[in-house]
Amino acid sequence: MPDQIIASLLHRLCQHSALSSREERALARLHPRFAEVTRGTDLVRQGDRPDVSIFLLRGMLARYHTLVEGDRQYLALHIAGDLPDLQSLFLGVMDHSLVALDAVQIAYFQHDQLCRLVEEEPRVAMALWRQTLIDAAIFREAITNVGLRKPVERLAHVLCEQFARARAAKICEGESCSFPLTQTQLGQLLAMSLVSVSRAMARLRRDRSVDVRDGRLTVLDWKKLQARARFDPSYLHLELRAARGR
Amino acid sequence: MPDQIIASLLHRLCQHSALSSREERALARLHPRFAEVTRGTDLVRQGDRPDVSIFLLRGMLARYHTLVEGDRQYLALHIAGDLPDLQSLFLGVMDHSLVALDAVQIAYFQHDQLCRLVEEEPRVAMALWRQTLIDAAIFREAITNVGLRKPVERLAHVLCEQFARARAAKICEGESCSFPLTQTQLGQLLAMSLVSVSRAMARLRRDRSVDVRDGRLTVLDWKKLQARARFDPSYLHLELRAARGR
DNA sequence: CGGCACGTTGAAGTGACTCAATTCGCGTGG
DNA sequence: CCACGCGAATTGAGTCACTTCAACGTGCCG
Repeated sequence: MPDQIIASLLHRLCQHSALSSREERALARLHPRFAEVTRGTDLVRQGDRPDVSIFLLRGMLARYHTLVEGDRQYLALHIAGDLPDLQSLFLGVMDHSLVALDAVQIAYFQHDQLCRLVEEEPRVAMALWRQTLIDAAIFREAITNVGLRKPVERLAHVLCEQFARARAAKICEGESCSFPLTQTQLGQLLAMSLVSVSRAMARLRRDRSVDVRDGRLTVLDWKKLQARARFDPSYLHLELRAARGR
Repeated sequence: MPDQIIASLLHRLCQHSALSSREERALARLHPRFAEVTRGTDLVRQGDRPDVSIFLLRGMLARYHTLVEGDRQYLALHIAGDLPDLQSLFLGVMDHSLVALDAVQIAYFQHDQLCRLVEEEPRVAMALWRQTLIDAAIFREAITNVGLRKPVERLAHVLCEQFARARAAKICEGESCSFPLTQTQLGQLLAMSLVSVSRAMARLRRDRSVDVRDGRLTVLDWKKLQARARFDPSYLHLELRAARGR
């Protein structure tokens, strides 16, 4: 199992960063711990000081902020291959929480091991760093999404983003991928009410561009969906994967 | 002048990360290029592939997205000591632009020099990485700000954030700091109309919690402002500075 | 003096929100 | 077996906060 985990991580990092066999071996010296958690479980909470970082093997996680009043804002969605709280390696205190959106499988990497790794293997450090930079680019796009786009466009945009990322992660099945969010959660991600989400969704369905049901997202007409969202995937920096680093 | 620049950079990094004299010397081997640019100048544009990263010495910069329709969304503000496009070191293509909000002084660091530096000096790499992670935390808070908070609260929140950061950067004068944004720009930062900004500002002024005029922000009653914004500075990760890294 | 950028204020319009009722599917338990 | 409760989604109706539109004031600069 640990070998499997390391192989997945290596695969992910190699999509954008070139790593030598020396660095592969260094990765293989890590000792991840495997775990499964159920839908709705908080993996880390705002205010925690984790001593591990999570590598998501299967399922979907979300980061979120909670205000004192209890309102929730989802910040990002994470799929297999992501490292959703890698930043906790260098930022002691969690400024947000991490929750499982369905049944997930994860691996824990000890911070002290990661720290040693990045100190000894600069190329690995650069690969992990790059990963967090892509996360940041996605955060930026989220600001624009809630700030500038209208409800239907906004919904279409996240759906585009998720599908594009799922495809890059090779976890699509044909034209569909897992998407376990309820409309309430979607509302808290997109800063719109449940009712608006429902109507926007109906609109996209009626246009026959996309369908979301039973926890799956199915793209009916990618061109149409992309046009509706004005989705430009460059911020996902997937081209790095093709180019294999700089 | 270059020495001055390196000293500033070192100072900033040392606020959250411990660096030895060896690493100091490595930093000193960099050859920054100095430049001044006027208000409104774009330093980098969406789509560019910069081969330098910017260190902001004086003044204020902003990152922004532009949609095809031309609408603009400001993503982040940057003050002296920030490295507003450090991510371009590892993400080839810029997914956003960078503009000067007033007359600014900057230093350019060549990517190839930075690359060599982070490859040879892991502690420096970690310090720079941490810097980008703090930026990401600020992006996350921006999502919540536009997504969840009401206009007055939202405005109060950015003002709190900017003042707190200015104070940490030691560029306050008493209870005031530079804040050169027009209300139109504030609107594009906060995803609200110019009119709403004006009214929200009037409200805060009337409450005697803060005043913004002539490009300066003056805090009249920090407690009141902070309460209004429900501002919790932990996401700025300033405590790292006190603790000097992990 | 005129033009322009910026900010303020009033008034009108509207899009998204809240509230509410209904349906559907699912699991539990009488 | 069916009744019931619950979570989720849909749909209609009314309200309201923020937007847009517009007029005006102010300060600055050519």
